[in-house]
Amino acid sequence: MPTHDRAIHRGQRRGRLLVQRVGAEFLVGRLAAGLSQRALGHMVGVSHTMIGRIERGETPSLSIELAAKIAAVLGLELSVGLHPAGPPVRDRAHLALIERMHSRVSPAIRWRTEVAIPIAGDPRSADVVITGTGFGVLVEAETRLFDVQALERRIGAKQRDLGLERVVLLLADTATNRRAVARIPELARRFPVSARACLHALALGRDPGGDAIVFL
DNA sequence: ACAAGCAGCTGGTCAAAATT
DNA sequence: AATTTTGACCAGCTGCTTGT
Repeated sequence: MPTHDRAIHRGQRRGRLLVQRVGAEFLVGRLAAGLSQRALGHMVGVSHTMIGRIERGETPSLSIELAAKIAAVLGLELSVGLHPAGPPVRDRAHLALIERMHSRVSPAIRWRTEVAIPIAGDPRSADVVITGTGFGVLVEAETRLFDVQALERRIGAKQRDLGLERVVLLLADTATNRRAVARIPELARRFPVSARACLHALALGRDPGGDAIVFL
């Protein structure tokens, strides 16, 4: 099964679990409020049948708006948020970017993609881990750069948890990405090795000697 | 006091209509 | 065509009234 299918199924299972959980909480809240399904349904504008189905977790398409309305009537507040829970589904451009880098690296060094963080229950993974004699490099690839500083923090945590000496921030060579990097002068100190020197070393199967930003 | 009858309310099921 | 939502209907439960 392709990666995106697995992610979709994971999301589907999560959605069903949340619908069942919130339904059970609505039931408890409704009983605590002393309301019947009909009364609650009347207040939020749906039939008592719908209320019953929602409470039993039988409405996989329960809208956030309706759930928030029910919660509000019951004196509750619905809270919805997003949290990191695994690698996002990568698109073709992202895979192509990684492949461009792969083609520049010596076949003598080990190239592994989607390397899981070796912490139980940790859903994160590294895009690529390069391992040569006496050095290891974390490669994180981005086709479109949004928040450089958040990315830097994320990479730093991965580098620490994977126990790797080096980091290569691999970016698609676009004007937007170059501008985003140019806006943060501190990045030059954080990634002191030039792209040319880094690629040259890796092509020879050697340690790049430091962290680098590579546009490809 | 107690049983029977009744009304009202509840939650579940199902066919049909509405929506996507 | 598939899915969602609705209203009608049903069975079960509870509380009130009435007759014994």
